[in-house]
Amino acid sequence: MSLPLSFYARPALTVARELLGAHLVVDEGGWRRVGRIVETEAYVGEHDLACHAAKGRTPRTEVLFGPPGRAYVYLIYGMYHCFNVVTDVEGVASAVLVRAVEPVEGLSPEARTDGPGRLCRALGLTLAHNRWDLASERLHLEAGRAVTEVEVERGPRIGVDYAGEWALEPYRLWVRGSQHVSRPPVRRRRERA
DNA sequence: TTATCGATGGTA
DNA sequence: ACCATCGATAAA
Repeated sequence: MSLPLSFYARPALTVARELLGAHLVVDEGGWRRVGRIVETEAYVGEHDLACHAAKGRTPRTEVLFGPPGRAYVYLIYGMYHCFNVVTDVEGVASAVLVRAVEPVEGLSPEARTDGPGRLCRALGLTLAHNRWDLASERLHLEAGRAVTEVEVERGPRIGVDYAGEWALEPYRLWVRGSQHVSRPPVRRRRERA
């Protein structure tokens, strides 16, 4: 069962929290792949200088200003893609970047799905999916194994140093202890056999 | 282990 | 010119 529109029609930070544990489903080409979300980042609106919408309405950012529950996918550094979920009410240009998932179905357990670029590569998400309605059969989210409050860890967003003070806001959320988070907070010691 | 560097193309 | 990244390589 797909998550309802009401799930997305909330502030980005709330959605970023609630997306932890949810399943991202891409079912195309006779191949269903599912990842459980373990890391997200909230981009809260036009006033958020880290948010692409801070540049105003452009062909690229238009989807952010539109209704919630749509995909915002963009190309970064010419070779990777980043997948976002558009949040909040129409007119509020906010979104949640999915930064990491853990393989659940249709992917090798060894597949690298840590990092926004790697997870898009693993799931086959490209610009072709930009602006898709997330109620789609082929691309949507479902409830997954829930993440409890004590498992939620927070910190500053990655790679947004250009955003000044906004780069310091703790809008990055991840599942404590997950082996699939893109940048673990503490360098854990090398596992021993 | 951390640090640096460059690939590569849409967007403005 | 810039970039919500990644992987290869170098340095330590």
